[in-house]
Parts: sequence; C-alpha cells; structure tokens
Amino acid sequence: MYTGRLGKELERITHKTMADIVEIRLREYLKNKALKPGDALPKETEIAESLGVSRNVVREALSRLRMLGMIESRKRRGMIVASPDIMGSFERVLDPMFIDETTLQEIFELRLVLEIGLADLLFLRKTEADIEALEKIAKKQKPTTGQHAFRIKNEIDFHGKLYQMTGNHTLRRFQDMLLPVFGYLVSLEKVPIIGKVSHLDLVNILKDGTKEEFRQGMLLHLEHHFNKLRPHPHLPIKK
Amino acid sequence: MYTGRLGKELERITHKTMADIVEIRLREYLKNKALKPGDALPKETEIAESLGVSRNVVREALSRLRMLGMIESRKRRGMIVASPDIMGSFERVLDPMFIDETTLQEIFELRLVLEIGLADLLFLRKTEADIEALEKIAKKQKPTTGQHAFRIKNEIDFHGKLYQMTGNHTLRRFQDMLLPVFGYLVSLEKVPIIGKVSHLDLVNILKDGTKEEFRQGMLLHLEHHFNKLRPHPHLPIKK
DNA sequence: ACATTTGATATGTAGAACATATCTACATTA
DNA sequence: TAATGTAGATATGTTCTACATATCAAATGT
Repeated sequence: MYTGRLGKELERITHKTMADIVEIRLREYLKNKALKPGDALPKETEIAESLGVSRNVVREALSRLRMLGMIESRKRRGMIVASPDIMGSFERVLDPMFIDETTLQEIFELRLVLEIGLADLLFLRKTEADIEALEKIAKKQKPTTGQHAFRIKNEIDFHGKLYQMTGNHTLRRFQDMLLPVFGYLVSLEKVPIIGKVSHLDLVNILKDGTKEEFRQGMLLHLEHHFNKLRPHPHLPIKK
Repeated sequence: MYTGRLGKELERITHKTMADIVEIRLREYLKNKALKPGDALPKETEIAESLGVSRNVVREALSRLRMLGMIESRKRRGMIVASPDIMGSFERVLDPMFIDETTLQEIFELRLVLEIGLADLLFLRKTEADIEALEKIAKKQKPTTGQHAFRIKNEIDFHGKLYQMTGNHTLRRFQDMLLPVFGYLVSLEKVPIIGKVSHLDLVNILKDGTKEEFRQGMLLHLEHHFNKLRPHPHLPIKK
C-alpha cells in the first residue's frame, strides 16, 4: 500500500560520522563506569588510540560534551566529569528562532499548562514580601496604557515573578527560556486582549484566596489564549 | 552581604577557547543574517580564513552546532541551516544521571506542575478511542499486585498515555525525558504508596466528569508526592 | 623554610595532506 | 531520445605532525 508519503517508509539514510560514534561511545563510557562529577577521564591521545581514530575526531566529540557542560578540561591536568547545566543546554537551541510553526504552537501550549499547574507550588511557598512585590508590578499596569512594548514587558515581569515565587529555580529558568516563544506569538495579536481577570485580581486571590480559586482565576486570565487552542492541532500539514 | 553561596558572586574564571568563540560568532552569524532552515552556509575553509583561525577550530564549533541539529552538512554540497530538535538536545544532557540532587527535586516538581495543568488540553482533545485505551491500561493494574517493576511500568504507561492524549507531541517527549528522573525518585520509596484516587477513578472522571473534577482527582492521586514538598526547598545545601 | 627555575605533560591550535561522497558535465548505449 | 555510465571538480571527513600554552612537580638556589 502506497500512502502517498515516501518520507516514512524510506527514511533518509544518515551516515554517522566518526565524531558521532565517538560521542556515543564516550557517553556510554561515562554511563557504564558511573562516573560522577570530579572524576578524571583518560587523555585525548589514549581515547583516540583505544578507539582507533585520530585525536582530531576525539576532540570534536569532546568539544560537544564540553559545550553541554558534561566535561571540563584544563591544560596539563586533563579532563574531568562535570555536572551539566540542564537549562543551559536547552537555551542553546531555543535562542535562535528557527523553530518550526508546529513546535512553536506546542511550546505555547506547554506554557499554558505550566501556568495553570503553578498554583500548588505558589500557595506552598508564597511569602508576604513576594506578594507585595508582585502587587507592585501589577499596579504599574494601567488598563489605558496603550504602549505595546510596555504592556509586553509588564506582562513578562508579572508572570516571571510568579514563576520565581515558586522557589523552583529550574522552573523559573524554563519559563525564561520559553519567553521569546511566548512573546513572538503574542506579538502576532493586533489588538491587545485583556482577560476577565486582571493581574491585580490574581494578586488578591493569592492574598486571601485558595489554590482552586487561583487556578480558576488564571484560567480566566488566559482565557483568550485557551480559546484559540484547536481540538486537533497537529494533523498532517499540507504544503 | 554574604549570602552563603560563593558560587554566584565569584564565578569560576573560564578561559574561553577559540572553539567557544567561533561557536558564538557562528550563532551570531545565523541570527543576524536571519538564516532559515535550508539556507546555505559558507565553506569551512572560508569561515576559518575570515575568522583567522584554523579549520580545525572551526570544525569543532560546527561539530557542536551539528550535534544540536542546527546545521547539517553533506559532502560536496556544503552546509545548510536545519531546524533543531528541541527536545533532542535536552535529552542529551538528561540521559546520564549526574544531575545534582537539588535539580532532580526541582525537575520532579516541574513534573507535578505539568500533571496538574494537563487537564485543559486533555478535555479539549480526548477521544473515545483514547479513553478506551487508557481504561485498558488502568485495568491491568491490580491493587494486590506486589511486583514493583510491573507497578512502575504500569504507572509510566498510564501517565504517558495521558500526555499522549493531549495531542501535544512536544509535551509528550518532554515527559518522556523526565521519566528517568521520576522513576529514580519513586524508586527511593520503600513502600509503594497508593493514592486516594486510582487510575480507574481518573478514567471515569475523564469519561463524564469536568476539567475541575479531573484536576482535583489528579491532585489526590498525587497527594503523597505533593505532601512531601517542602515549603523552602532550596536553601543552601550543607555538605 | 621559602622563592625560583626548570622540565614534563595534557590540552589547545595550526597546517598540510589524503579519503570520500556527490554534483556537473559529458560520453555511451539501447 | 532517454536512460545509463564515466570522469573530473569540490566540500566535507579524517589523519598526521608539529608547535603553543598552561600548569603541576621536582630540583635548585638563597
């Protein structure tokens, strides 16, 4: 049966380069030996010799791992295992915005999901000081302010503060990373849409409301975004 | 004021290597020229010459970008910009489990946040067929089954199916990536803890309940995990 | 005991050479 | 004429050698 798309049945034959293979082998090595941060690695020349490739190829592979922060190397001292910065590696590919449209949309949805799920952590870790700071940000925004750039910035400040208030640094950075995507999609809106629940409303709920109320409030705040979600978003794309 | 952590204030002095610099320059190049997937890049020798470094260094930098899927290169044809696989690059660093304890905990929280926020997408995109499949998975699990490994697998299957049902492929892969972390932390539990709301209960809510009910149900299902969250989790760690 | 010098060593960088795949163009054949 | 086969040209893939540079360790000098 011919489905009309050759792409899947006869997938592109990708020639694995030596550097690719060495990279994989090195990962296996780290894993199998259960090396922990601080442990030493063999010398470049030794690796090259035992794998039977040139030192150059080994260096290409090492360069990759080094970029991700999985290893560090100093002259004379050799190389050691390091603990990679999870989010750092993510930022590396999200920064340039050549992500395809479908993925952009999916990331946007991911952010909405996070925003709603935030409530529990928020109520667990909120402090007086944080709420006060949040209120300050919320009050800066006047509904009549027409300046688009300012609106965007304020929006980012407010929601960013929320993430920060969760006390989860990884989460905070994750959001930070997703911002450009969010900003990009929002910038497509010609007319700024204001939700039924304002930032100040959310602050008040945070003050003396419940988790459930907050979630409901956030849902209404983001209502116009949710309304735009399509039931079956990712059907085959026609060119 | 001394905050107790030296790490941030006096950051490690890192000697930027040539490959690092070239990598940065190449990223800038891609960004400034606003190159899109499919566009051609200069030849390795040209890059090397215009940057005034050896081809070797250029190749190390290119090797990194190639790993992330930002560029592709074929013999004779040269190099072209590609669209990187967002999640793919993430998996690369999450695979080996040398993530520090704090980050692990934060990722775990991130997963809980997602799990709660999932409801909206789920109710938007659920289908009869999916619910049926989900029910099948839920029924496989008998409360009396003591085999730990099976319990874990079933747990993964169920929650994985939920993510898949959102129709958001990126989200699905993200969860897939987080699984090892989740599995690791759950494996630390000596006695399997069963929530007040079972998988089957969740399926039933999905059938004829509301989003809010589902969220509440999921919250109860994961209750023991939420209960373990600490109010101020990320204070300076004592060694 | 302390400062200085002097190798030894592992990574960082450079340059040249060759291997390999593939595009282009041309020639061959049915 | 169209499909197939052959022959260069070219950009990436790989190897090798040599040297630069930082840094550890031991020897030396005061």
